[in-house]
Order: sequence, then C-alpha cells, then structure tokens
Amino acid sequence: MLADTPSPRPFSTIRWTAAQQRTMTAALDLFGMHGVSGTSLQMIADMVGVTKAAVYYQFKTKEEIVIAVAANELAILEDALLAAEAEPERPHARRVLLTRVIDLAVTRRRWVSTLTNDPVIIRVLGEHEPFRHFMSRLYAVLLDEREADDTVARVSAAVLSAAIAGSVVNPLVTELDDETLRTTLIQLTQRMLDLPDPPNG
Amino acid sequence: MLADTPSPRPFSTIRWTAAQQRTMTAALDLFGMHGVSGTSLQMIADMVGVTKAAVYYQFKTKEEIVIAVAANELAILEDALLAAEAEPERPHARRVLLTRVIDLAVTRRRWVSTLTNDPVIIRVLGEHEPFRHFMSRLYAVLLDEREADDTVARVSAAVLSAAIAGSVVNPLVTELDDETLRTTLIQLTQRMLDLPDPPNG
DNA sequence: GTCTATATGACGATAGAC
DNA sequence: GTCTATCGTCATATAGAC
Repeated sequence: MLADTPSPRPFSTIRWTAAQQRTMTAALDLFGMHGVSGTSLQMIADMVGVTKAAVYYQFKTKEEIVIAVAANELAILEDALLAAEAEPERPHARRVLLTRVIDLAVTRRRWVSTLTNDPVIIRVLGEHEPFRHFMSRLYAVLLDEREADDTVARVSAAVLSAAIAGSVVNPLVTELDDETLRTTLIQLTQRMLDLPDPPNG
Repeated sequence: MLADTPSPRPFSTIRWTAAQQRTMTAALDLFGMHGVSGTSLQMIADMVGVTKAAVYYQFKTKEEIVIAVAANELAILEDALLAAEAEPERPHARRVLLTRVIDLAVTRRRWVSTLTNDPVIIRVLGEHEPFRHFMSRLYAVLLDEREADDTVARVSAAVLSAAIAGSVVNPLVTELDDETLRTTLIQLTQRMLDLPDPPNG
C-alpha cells in the first residue's frame, strides 16, 4: 500500500535555522494558549526574548509562522502515517496509525486543540496543497473500506479522529498522566474499532 | 435524580431585547467563522447593519457579548440536561442526554467547534461560576458510575463528548444532510455505550 | 436606540543603523 | 541577526448630538 505520490515526506525534510526554531516553539506555545488570532507578534517576540523586528527577520509575515508551525507538526504525524502506509493489511495499518496518533495526541495535548480547531490553522491547511494532500492520505488509511455504507465509514472515521483529538484536551483527563491516558485511550479506541488483538503484541 | 441546585435553569430564563438578540446572532455566526479573537466589533456591527457605537449600546464590552452568546447556547443545552436529569435510571438518562446533545450538535454544527474549543470561550466559561456549575451537572450525567475504574469512566466520558462535538465539524461529513448524520451518529455512539436498546422505542 | 466623531492604544509590517 | 524608530491601519471603547 505504498502511496504513489511525488514525495512521500514533504514536511519532515524541511530545514529551519536555530533562530527560526526558537520562534516556532514560542509561537506554538502561545497559539496553544490563546489561539492564532489571540497571539500577537509582540507576544512571540517577548517569549523568545527579542524584538518584533527580529521575529520579522526570521519570517516575513505572521502567516508564514503559522505555516511553518503547522508543517512542523505534520512532519511528526508524517512518520506515523508512513509507518501505517507500509502495512500491507488495511485493518492492521489502521491500528498502527491510531496507536501512533494517540501517542502524539497525548504527549502533545497542549497544542492538539489549536492544531485541529483553530480557524486560522484550518484556513491555512485548506489553502495549501501539500497540507490538503497529506490530510487525504491520513483519511485514506482511516476510512474502513469494509463498511458497505460509505456514510457509516465516513462518520466512523470522523468519530474516531474527533474522539482522539478532543478527548485529550477534556478537563476530565487533565490530571491523568500521559501513560495512563495513552493506555486507556488505546484500549477504548480498539474497542471502538472492533478489531481483534494483534497476534504478537 | 433531581439536582439539588438553587436554580436548575440559570440560563433559559435570561431575557434579551430584540436588538441584543440581533447582535448575538451576528456575533455567533462570525465567531463560528473566524473565532472570537478573529472577530471585531466592526464586523459584528456591519453584519447587523448598524455602527460600532450602536453595538456598544447593547453590550458594554466585547466580553459581555461572548458571555451572552455562551449563556444563550447553554440555555439550549439546558433543556436537554433537564430532560436527562429527570430520568430515574442513570444509563437511560445518559442515553437521553446523548440523543438530544447529538441533535443539537448536528443542527448547530457550524458553531459547535467555536463553542467547545475557542480559547476565549473556554476562558470565559471557566471564569464564571454559573457556567462551571452547569458543566459539572453535564458531566455528572455523562460519567458512568458502573465503571469500577474512575480513570476509564473519565476517559470514556471525554471520548464520548469529543466524538460528538468533533465529528460533526469534520470535513468528511460536511456533505451529509442533518438527518443522515444524526441517525448515523446516534447509532455509532449507542454502540460505544454498549447499552441495550430501550424497551419501547 | 442609533448616529458622528474621536481618544488611545495595539496590531502587522518596514526602514535603516549597528 | 538584532536593534530603534516609525508607518498606516485597525482594535476596543467613549462622548455627546439627534
């Protein structure tokens, strides 16, 4: 099930300078707390410890910062997607993807809500072809072609991804440590998938 | 299972003038498109067809608009919660709540993401006691006390609410009409709950 | 209840010194 | 690569006429 795409790793290969990475880290933290529109370049500059002009030297516009941050996050997801796409059997590929996505969602839960729900992030992801293409690869693995009804397959995939992305930010689970949340989530989503346990692990 | 609260309907009883309601409707639409921080009072005024000053006559600050809009949405949820709280049996109460919440989430899916994820909405809901109290009533019905493990109960409730709120805004289901999405979602979440079908319908 | 006009400050973004 | 200083625009919010 290898994807017949021009380049299967469009995001992981992008390189950033150290100064750019400092800016992106601060931006991601602030986006997670206040959303993209609620985060000003002054706030980012203050957190990095430089002036606004220094931030503008690293990125020409605020939008470029958003794109860089989004691409950086998708680069992490990309490894999980490639691992899933390498699996020959669809149900097993789906299980691999879910396990790794849950891993990521739990450890990076502070930023999950912004990355999946922020209006500016959604707009940017929709306007740039590499992002759109990546999302369709993700959903291709997630959609269950065994379902006779396409509607049920679509809603199931939507429920599954929403359950992961949304549950990790719920106040009910903020006090749970990563490992507990991770294990419980995998257990619950496997039950949702109605998949048998893997033979060796 | 009647809640022993001072007033069980803190939101539905609030009254607004017609002019305030026009402002709140416009604000909700714009919040849904651009988020709260991405929506200016000028945009709201333009959509209503008045000037900024006229909007400021209805609400002293932007924050007051956010509070009014949030309270208005919780008022709709309040009816669903009261119906659930009136049920003597917990599992049945949970099923009633889920069915009605899914109804609301589907028909109002344009605004669900903002209302559950926008950083400003979340901050406002956390800062005001009536909102906090309402949310704890919601979770009280949603939490499954039959679960031996509190962790599993918490994560299950988080997964369930996230699945509903998050799935209705997924691009995979935007083309589905309300009735189809509603029916499919109820079917899938009932399966998740592992509840038996109700005796009479 | 809505208007014009304005105060005050923050926003994204740029020029040019170092 | 970072700084100071600044531009033009837009933000929230207010005063006072009608």
